[in-house]
Amino acid sequence: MKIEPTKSELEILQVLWEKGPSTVREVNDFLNDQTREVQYASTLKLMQIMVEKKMLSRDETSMKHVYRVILEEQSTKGDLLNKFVDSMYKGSVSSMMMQLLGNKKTDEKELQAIKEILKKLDNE
Amino acid sequence: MKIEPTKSELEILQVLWEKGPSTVREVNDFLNDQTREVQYASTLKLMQIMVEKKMLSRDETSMKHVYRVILEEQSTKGDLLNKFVDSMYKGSVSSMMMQLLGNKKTDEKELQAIKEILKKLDNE
DNA sequence: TCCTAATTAGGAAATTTTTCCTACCTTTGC
DNA sequence: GCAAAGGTAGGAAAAATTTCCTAATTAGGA
Repeated sequence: MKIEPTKSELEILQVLWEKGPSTVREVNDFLNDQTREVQYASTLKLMQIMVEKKMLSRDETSMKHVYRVILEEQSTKGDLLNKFVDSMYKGSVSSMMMQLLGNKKTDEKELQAIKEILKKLDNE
Repeated sequence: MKIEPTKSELEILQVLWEKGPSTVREVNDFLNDQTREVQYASTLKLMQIMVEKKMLSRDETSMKHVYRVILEEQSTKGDLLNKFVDSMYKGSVSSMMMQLLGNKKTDEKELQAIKEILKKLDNE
């Protein structure tokens, strides 16, 4: 069971995960608004392909088809994340953390949140 | 200054980062050994392209050209990581951590290492 | 009803990425 | 010196991804 959404497919998944089941029009508007310029027909086509690939399902009851994600958000993101850590940091999460924190881009609030997470883990 | 190595380019970068300056033969052998089967000519071509793109430099002194990475490992991986966090977790590192730790694939040793890192950050 | 606007479907084409055939050099061993 | 082995270069082709034109269909309003 392998999932490898392409870059564009991932953009669409993100929209659907965030906004829930939507029409092509809604997804396309969102992309143009938040992400990048893209033609309606392109978004449509891509979403049709994604249905074929079983990434999305489609409700054709009304003329405006409503698409929804089949791939579950958590597990899909988790898979992609694991793949990323494996290929970039040989699977070492702590190396990745080093990188992130060294990058100084991570702000104080984030650090606190992370510590909370770790603390919570300890109490289990 | 944008860097977006493709998937295959990234494979080669990883090899060169790990093994240091190498010939095509060395890189190709490594890939076939550790990663996947790939023809010599394919690796060669890709590395030539990467030179054109200024990702690699090449020492042509001897017949066996020696390639080395121009892209610095830390900053390049850092950029890719930031891009990943941004697109997948809206830039929230703590969300990503939640994901990782929830996945409970992360072992105890890793957790300890992460805590060490955080502790060290506090003392600065 | 009839015209207009919105939508889907089906290609086709453009781009990007990847693969590798083949010709030609250079080195090495006999 | 010459053949064999191992390199590089160039181009073509295959594969994967992305884009979008256009025809057909449907819904809605005048």
